Amino acid sequence: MAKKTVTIKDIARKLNLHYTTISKALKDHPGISSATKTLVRKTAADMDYFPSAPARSLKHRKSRMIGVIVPAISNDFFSTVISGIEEVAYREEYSIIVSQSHENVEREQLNIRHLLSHMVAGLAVCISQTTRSGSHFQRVLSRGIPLVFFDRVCADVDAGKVISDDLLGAREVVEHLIASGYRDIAHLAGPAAISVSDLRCRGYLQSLRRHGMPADEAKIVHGGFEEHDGSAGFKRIWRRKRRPDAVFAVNDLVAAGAYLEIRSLGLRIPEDIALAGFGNNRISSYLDPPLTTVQQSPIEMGKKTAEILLERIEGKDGAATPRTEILKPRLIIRGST
Amino acid sequence: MAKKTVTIKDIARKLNLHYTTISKALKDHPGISSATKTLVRKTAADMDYFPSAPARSLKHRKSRMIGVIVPAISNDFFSTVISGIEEVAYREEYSIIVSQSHENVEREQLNIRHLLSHMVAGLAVCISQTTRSGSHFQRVLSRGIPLVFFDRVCADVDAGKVISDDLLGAREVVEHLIASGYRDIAHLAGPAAISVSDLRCRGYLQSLRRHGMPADEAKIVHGGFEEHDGSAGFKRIWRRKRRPDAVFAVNDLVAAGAYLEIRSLGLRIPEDIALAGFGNNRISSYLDPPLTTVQQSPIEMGKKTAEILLERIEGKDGAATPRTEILKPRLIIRGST
DNA sequence: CTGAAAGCGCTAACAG
DNA sequence: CTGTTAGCGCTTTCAG
Repeated sequence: MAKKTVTIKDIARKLNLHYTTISKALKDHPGISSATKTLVRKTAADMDYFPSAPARSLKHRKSRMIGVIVPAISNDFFSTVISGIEEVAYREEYSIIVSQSHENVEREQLNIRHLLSHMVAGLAVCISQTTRSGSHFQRVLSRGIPLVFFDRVCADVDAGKVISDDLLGAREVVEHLIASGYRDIAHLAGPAAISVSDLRCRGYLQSLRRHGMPADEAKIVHGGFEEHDGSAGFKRIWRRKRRPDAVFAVNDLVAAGAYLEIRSLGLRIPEDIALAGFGNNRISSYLDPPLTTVQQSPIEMGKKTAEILLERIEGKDGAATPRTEILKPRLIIRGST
Repeated sequence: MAKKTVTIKDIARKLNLHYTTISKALKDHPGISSATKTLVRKTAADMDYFPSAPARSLKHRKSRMIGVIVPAISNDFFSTVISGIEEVAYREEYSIIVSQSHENVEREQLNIRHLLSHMVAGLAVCISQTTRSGSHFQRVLSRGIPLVFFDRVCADVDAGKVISDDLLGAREVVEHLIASGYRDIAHLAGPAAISVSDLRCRGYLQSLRRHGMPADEAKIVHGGFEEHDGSAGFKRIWRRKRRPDAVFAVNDLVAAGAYLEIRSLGLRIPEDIALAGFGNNRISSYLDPPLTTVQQSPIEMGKKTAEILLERIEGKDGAATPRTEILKPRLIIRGST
């Protein structure tokens, strides 16, 4: 058993041709009679031949795989981005090899090593929360491997970037809250060191200032991106002397955590406290009232990431300055505000 | 620029040794002085050497990658399973290469070809809804590549299998509904050809029969696995002359779709209609009242899948009959019933 | 138009 | 203990 894989040599033997001729015929090399070309192609198909990717990778010093690193594959947003990347990669006959950093720089660095050892043609990365320096990414670039960040980017690395307009999205939410008459808006912020949460926080502050409202750290609670951060964060906010009349959370999961806490305190939304999130996660439409939030485009983000990456891999962009693509967010107003 | 990757030859040159000596030293081959071993290892680390995966794959005719095929990466359940697979694979120094079938057999077959061309060491697959025959999987096995199905399995293929006890889970839900006094329980079923939905449907029917309740197709509406299937399905059910007092949906997403429809009809849960799902998706706890459902263990499923696969890859199971692992589900009773 | 030779980076069997 | 040789499957350059 364990049927041998068929190689160009097997085809050559069968056809009494040299195996290099087969190689050329299969890739439509000029200087092979079209008669043999068709013959070879037919036989190859009959024998269920497919080329060995490792052999090609070894020869070219580059595989047709693109490496993807995310903090966690099971995260809704990231898995959707990955799906978009796969979609485009598949179309261009690339495969994706996926790894997770678990928000840990050391693991991120190891992932990079593994991916480089596989000779990936390019790298799509969403950095971990603990990533401070971009030196491990510089090393990737200095090896000539194209790199594109998505969602969370490394500011000091000169790579491609695909992000949502988080600043704008946050401003739109907060403008909407202000327009709706809320006057004391708190913010459940994410980690200050992450581009995404930093921008959302800055958008929040900008909008407050623009309307002459006090914009200070007293109204901000920093936490993570998870549900429990929302519950814990809201608890802290509600304990303060001066309670807000609205809360803007860094994402929908955090908002959902706050929602649970608000419910268990017996408060009404939006009468006692308005609530807004970010990301338009599926749960946001199931809260009662449904959550005002900002629509992101994870699929688009994945596709754009792959497209930019493949452009650079195939060298079609003339080694231009790495592109930065900013996806427009869309405010979704629902009952929670 | 584009720094060259360092190979064992580079190390050899630097140390005035033959490159095969380097190879042996690095893999702790007996018959190399421990002095050179340490020297080589140190130099390798200094030069930031890492082995070329394609070269090793070519030599061994087998890579350290495992191929994963799912219907859709962005699906909550699947992405969590993948995360579990990655977790175990990472521990054993394997990488995963992920592709999606989009519920399409042809694409599934193509994915398999691509993965085989990459010389994956093993394959973890959740089959598509349109997969009827398992011949493309037989071809994988006949090449000696270990294969493990998870969640949705191909009955006629003699591969490893990791599934939830869907029959039991469905029975527990329905028993619970009956015990709670519901007497006319409808079922929003999934595709009849898929093992998962078939088993849940059979569990449902078994429980009805066991309690002397009429168990017939009249109470079943077949659909897909998505939210809109739930809305559409519930609409059809509610149009019938005899309306049920409870609905059991094939999964939480379908239940959520039904939930929306129920709400828009102004019905109360569970007074007018009880609702139960399957899977313990995050949304289930946010419905109001929260959804009674069945806890599955996608992470566990992924880990087990990878473990069985790696056992077979490393040949530790003595080529025993492929294992089937059945994960116990757990009933979660909440306000919707 | 087809064949021959070399080499990508690594491993394994065999010599020295 | 270290070196030599050969070859994994494929592409590329150069001969025939």
